[in-house]
Amino acid sequence: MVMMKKKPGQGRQKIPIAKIAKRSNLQVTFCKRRSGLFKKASELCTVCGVEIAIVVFSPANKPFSFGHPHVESILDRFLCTPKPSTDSDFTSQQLLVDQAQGYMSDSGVHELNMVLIQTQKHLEAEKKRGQELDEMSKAGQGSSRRCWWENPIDEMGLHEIQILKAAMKEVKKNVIEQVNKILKIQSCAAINSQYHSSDEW
Amino acid sequence: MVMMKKKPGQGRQKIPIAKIAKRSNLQVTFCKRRSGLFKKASELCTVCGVEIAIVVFSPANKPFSFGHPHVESILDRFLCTPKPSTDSDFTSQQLLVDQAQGYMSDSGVHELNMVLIQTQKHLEAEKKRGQELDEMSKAGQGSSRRCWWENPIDEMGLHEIQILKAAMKEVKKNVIEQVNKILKIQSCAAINSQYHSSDEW
DNA sequence: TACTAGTTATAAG
DNA sequence: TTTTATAAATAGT
Repeated sequence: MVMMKKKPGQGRQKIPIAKIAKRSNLQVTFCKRRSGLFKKASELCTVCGVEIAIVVFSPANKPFSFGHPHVESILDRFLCTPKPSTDSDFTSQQLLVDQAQGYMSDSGVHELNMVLIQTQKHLEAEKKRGQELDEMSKAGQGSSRRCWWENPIDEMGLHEIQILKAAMKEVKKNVIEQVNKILKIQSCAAINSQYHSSDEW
Repeated sequence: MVMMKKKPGQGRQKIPIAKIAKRSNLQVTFCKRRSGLFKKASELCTVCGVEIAIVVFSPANKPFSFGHPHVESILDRFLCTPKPSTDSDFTSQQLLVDQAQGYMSDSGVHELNMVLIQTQKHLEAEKKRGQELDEMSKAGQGSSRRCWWENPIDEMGLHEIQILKAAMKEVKKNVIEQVNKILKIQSCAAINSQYHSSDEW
């Protein structure tokens, strides 16, 4: 049975799976969907008794994470796991293909087109990433481990140096926090003095 | 208004958020919910333009992962990100408390009890983890992914100091990666590319 | 934040 | 795997 037109009442409206333009909408949608995602993860953990870690970088680049029992332990385990034969990896591209197949079997061209657009965006991102990697290795010499930031500091712009300095201060602060934390845990009586940050580096 | 009893037809039934006992059910539920979770993540990625990585260890301990654009890059970034003020971490415990509050406001004691049981399990796990950490500190050696600074500096010999130096270089690299990311975001150059939709998929 | 109504996920079969 | 019918997530207010 075919409906003439859907009356856009005040309930939930279908939205295309494409980047939201309005910043205000994006913010609220991000919050809702992120908490929804974490809840789903939490349920999966308890219902199936499995371990899950999720890391999300918000539109403002702020990190959010979920982990059961702990993000770090799961990431460690995952990063230490030999990948080749045991891991099943899903990229968003692959999922998009799956979605496309779903659309193809029961829908019109509109959604299909959305998927196409998304796929193109992904290709774009991939290409950009590739170029960046190329430039980075070109800037270095020989070994791919050599990157532009290993060049003499005078080749960096002033702006970069300022950012770098601020960032390193931040990292140093965290390092020192870690050191203090560990010292505390070990409660080595001999080492009571804490390390303090200064502007040395 | 109170319903006498819901007739359990053949549609979706409500299930308690507790570990599924039947192995066959657990397997199928895990598959369904895992793909549901990944789909949600995929949508969040495209709708909000964010980066997400998910790691799941199945009931059979097989690793599954989802990542946009790449699991590894996101995990690296996350692990290198200074946590204190910028990170928002959600543990399953916290979410369970939220769920408990939800249950309290509209449900019977059964679900509440489930939440209680889960909470107790978590407490148990926490306790165990605490003990393990204590032993690790005592033994002086933990997992291979422990951070380099988690060693008391006064116990380092020349060799260790050399390693420390190398490690600090590594940290510097990570810092600059962060800087690079920031710069990237700021400049956000558009890239024009051609696509051949017929060949891509 | 809370509500509503149309959408999506999913437990069982 | 595919099909229900119902539960749950969520877009817009």
